[in-house]
Amino acid sequence: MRLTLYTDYSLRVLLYLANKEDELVTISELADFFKISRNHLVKVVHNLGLSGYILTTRGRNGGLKLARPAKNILIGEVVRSTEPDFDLLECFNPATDQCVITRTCSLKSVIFNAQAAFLGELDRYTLADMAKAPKKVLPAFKSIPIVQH
Amino acid sequence: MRLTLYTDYSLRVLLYLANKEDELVTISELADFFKISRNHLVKVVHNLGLSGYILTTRGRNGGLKLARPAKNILIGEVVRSTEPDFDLLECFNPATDQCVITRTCSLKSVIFNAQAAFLGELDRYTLADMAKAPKKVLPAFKSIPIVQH
DNA sequence: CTTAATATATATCCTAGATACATCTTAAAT
DNA sequence: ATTTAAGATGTATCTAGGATATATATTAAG
Repeated sequence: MRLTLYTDYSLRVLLYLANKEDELVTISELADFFKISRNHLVKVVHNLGLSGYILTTRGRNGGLKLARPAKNILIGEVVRSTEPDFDLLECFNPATDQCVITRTCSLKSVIFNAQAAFLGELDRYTLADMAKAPKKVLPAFKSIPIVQH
Repeated sequence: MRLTLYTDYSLRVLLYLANKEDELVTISELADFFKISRNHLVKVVHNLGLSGYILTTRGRNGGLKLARPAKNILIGEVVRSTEPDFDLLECFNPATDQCVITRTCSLKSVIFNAQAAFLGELDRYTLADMAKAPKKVLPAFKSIPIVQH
């Protein structure tokens, strides 16, 4: 279970912009700060623009800033728009589903509800929550209770 | 956001075994029924055995069956043990984390809590729930509210 | 009209998931 | 004892997609 690095970068960019309030920030500044490939960030920024999260101005003295107040941007909303898909099981995509028990299987709805719980939890927080109170909004989480092999 | 096909297959196998009660089932039978590569299923079954979910008997008249009652097997538990990792963000794996804001960033805990909500939701259901009442345990879920590009 | 910035398209690298194949081990049936 | 049907195990290959690089176009301030 993973999110793409793409989503990760998108969140970092938005977080940075939220901290800068309305200042214009350039992609180069972001690349330097995060030590991330500028080329990769270009795509991230471009799509954040298409999704309406940021405003970009070209040319000299151009740059990026949030298109809306950070407190109106839900974390879940960002993740929904940056992840390429949410096909947790084969049956989640009817166009490609080949599973022979889809018709009667109830796993789909269980997993779907879990996904909804995941996104719902993310929707409890805004970008402003993340920007303003680093490591304070939430109780520290315990060590990961996941058993792996 | 995805689970691996591997996890998907694991759940299907367990579901099948749960429906067969204590009957012995062969890998070939599973491969035929699900129309899945037998070779791939071999690995899935092998690991389900290692994880203690199933008992396997070799040789003629051999086969698989659940190692414990289906009602004692939580869906979340299965997913936790079949997914190779849960590294939703780069910072989730301290060994490889390169993110420069990990120290102060609160995104990690938010995403972590969402993941906990995901697995927690799955832990509300057992394999027996899935096997016994196909498409009845849960309210039908609405069309997916995810905005994609 | 130059320059510094973003916009956009294309191409390549690389990892890991999905799959195939070959061999070994076990144990029941004869 | 031998055969045979089953799982166990290791290795190899295919392939998609995520990550990255490169090149060029476009914009607008100065």
